[in-house]
Amino acid sequence: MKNRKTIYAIIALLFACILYIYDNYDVEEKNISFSSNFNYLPTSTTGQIIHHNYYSLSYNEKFEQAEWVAYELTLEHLSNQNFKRPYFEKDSKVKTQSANYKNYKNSGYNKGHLCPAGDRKFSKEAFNETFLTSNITPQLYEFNAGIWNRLEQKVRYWVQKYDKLYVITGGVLSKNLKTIGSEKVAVPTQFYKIILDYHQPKIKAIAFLIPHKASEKGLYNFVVTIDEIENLTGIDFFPELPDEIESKLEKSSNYTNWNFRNF
DNA sequence: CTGTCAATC
DNA sequence: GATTGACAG
Repeated sequence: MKNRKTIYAIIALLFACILYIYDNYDVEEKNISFSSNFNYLPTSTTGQIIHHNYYSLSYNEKFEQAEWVAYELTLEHLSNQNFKRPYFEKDSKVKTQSANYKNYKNSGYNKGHLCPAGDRKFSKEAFNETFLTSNITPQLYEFNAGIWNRLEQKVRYWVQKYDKLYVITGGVLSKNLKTIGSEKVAVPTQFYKIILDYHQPKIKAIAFLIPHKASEKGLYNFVVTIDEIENLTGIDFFPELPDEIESKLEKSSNYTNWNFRNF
């Protein structure tokens, strides 16, 4: 009788353990794959993170531009509406004052959007919000209208396939960059873009690092690891992902899960 | 799409 | 400075 009770107790205990493990496994899966309020924002090296209605950024006063701009892009955001381009304004939320657009005048560089206007065409308000000087960086025309534009279009193409993406973009702000204008807006020599597809069961990411010059090369030639961009910028991307997933994601430069079509 | 510039009020 | 339209990759 004693033995039987012991065996029952052990069985009950095992059952409880299995339930416990199963339950936790389930919870973890849910947190990783289905949480709707996943915080995708990178860390800030400057402590000046600004949230607009339709994108966020971390402003770096020394370089007079954002070190990153981050936003969510969904299928519903894509639109064929056309809005008139407004003038660029200073970002009133930047305490240290974002650069005046006149710095770009006759500089030889264009005002390149970090959060593209084309990704915020679902409303006039969202579209206009991208025309803040905290959201631009000096770019060569041939670069901006060329390979960089191709990358932005590729992101819009991927959204149609993958439904919802997190996009993080910036110039690499390193020492001794050339500057333009009286406020000395720095001209990055490379730009990066990181895209996260936060879908179950396979979270995937891809990162691009593109030299600031015209190029006719295929975009896949510029795929790098997120770790490489972190090393260059000192920014920690996706710090809120579970460490195991983050580390695996960020050391990979495998892009076979991303459809490049003809590129 | 990505942008600039000139003309006009 | 605001608006409109032409232009270029």
